Amino acid sequence: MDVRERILEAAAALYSTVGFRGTTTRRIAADAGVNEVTLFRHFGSKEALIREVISRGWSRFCFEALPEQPGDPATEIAEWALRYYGLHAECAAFIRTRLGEFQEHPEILPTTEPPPPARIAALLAAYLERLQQEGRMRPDIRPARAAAMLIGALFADAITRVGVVQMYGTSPDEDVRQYVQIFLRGIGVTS
Amino acid sequence: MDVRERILEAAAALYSTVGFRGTTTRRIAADAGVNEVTLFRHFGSKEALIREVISRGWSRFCFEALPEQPGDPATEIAEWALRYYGLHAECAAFIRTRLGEFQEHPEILPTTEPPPPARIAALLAAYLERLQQEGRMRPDIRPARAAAMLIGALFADAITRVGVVQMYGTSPDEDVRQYVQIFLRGIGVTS
DNA sequence: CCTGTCAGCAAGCACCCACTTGCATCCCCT
DNA sequence: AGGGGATGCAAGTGGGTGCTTGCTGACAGG
Repeated sequence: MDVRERILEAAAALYSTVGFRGTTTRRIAADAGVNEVTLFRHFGSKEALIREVISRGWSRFCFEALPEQPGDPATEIAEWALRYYGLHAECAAFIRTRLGEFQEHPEILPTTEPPPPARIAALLAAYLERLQQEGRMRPDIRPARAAAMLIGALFADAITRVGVVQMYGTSPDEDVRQYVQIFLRGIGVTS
Repeated sequence: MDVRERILEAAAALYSTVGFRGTTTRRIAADAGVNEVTLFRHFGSKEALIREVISRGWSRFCFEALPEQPGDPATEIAEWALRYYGLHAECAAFIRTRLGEFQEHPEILPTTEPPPPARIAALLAAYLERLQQEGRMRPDIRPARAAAMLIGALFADAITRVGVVQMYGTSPDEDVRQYVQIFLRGIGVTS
């Protein structure tokens, strides 16, 4: 593999577990099997390196929208939620450290505005809005709020599951499906 | 105020924003208006100090149970949820850093087992179970799962709101009430 | 065959870190 | 009035940090 790639990968793994301060240039170099100097020759500084690591981390969260024309909400939302959950569970360590450091290093931000989480929520909210316009969802519920709720539940589960196992069931898959089920009944969508 | 208390308070504030590595003994001493040596004389080491800070942080999350005998679930759960939300929003910074570091410093753990989050979820789950036994909640839903969902939604909102404002409404209070409303309808509780 | 690029290696720089020591100072308690 | 415990101050220790410099060899392209 390319040297530059090896460095980025090692740095990403380190960052996810020990954060910015814990990710020392010496450890990155050692983990990547590369001389420490090489790292500076490629990226200039540690901060620039980590900035690229984080930017790459964020870029994984590009998410496809839900169907433009809602068909069967139960399966469409369930599948979307499972994808959302899987992606976030996979990157849970990265998200946790990023969440803990975003106020300390606000200068390292995704170039996109609004940030990925808000954009993903907006996708679901737009879908719900269409559902509502077609009269298939209770009119007294704000789509954005409902979306925030379901996404919040998925997000919290994906991110805390490894740490607080006792709170959850044994099968993330079944849990997610139940969340969606409760959610759909809650917003008055009958399938 | 007591010197020891001033140190603990400064350390807690620092830890919440910059984490373990960022919380240097020099900064703690400066913020507390105390000589750096005093800090070591009181706590022995930085690790011991932070351990106490974290232990105190956790101890705030002792939470009263819901009513033993469910009356009106809508108001009882809503008020409980609002308290849960308020407490977590207040300690959001602490929780975020803790969440990002718990796998790096697992030795610093709350002395209670299971950890506070799981215990709080258990309180809600127990309440739902009673509701279910009385036939006031759908029987095909696992109380623990439902509890995890609502708490997850509240948790994610409380913790990410300051960072991803665009995702949420302007009033946390109304958002929480709507979450509860959707939740209750979703699990088949009619008020 | 020469030249330019890339990487390794050894050494070092200035700085910050947690933590220690020795001594002066204060102030409360008896 | 005196003694003891808590605090401040100055200085320093060893180690880790980001980053730099100068030199080496490998290797590909003209």
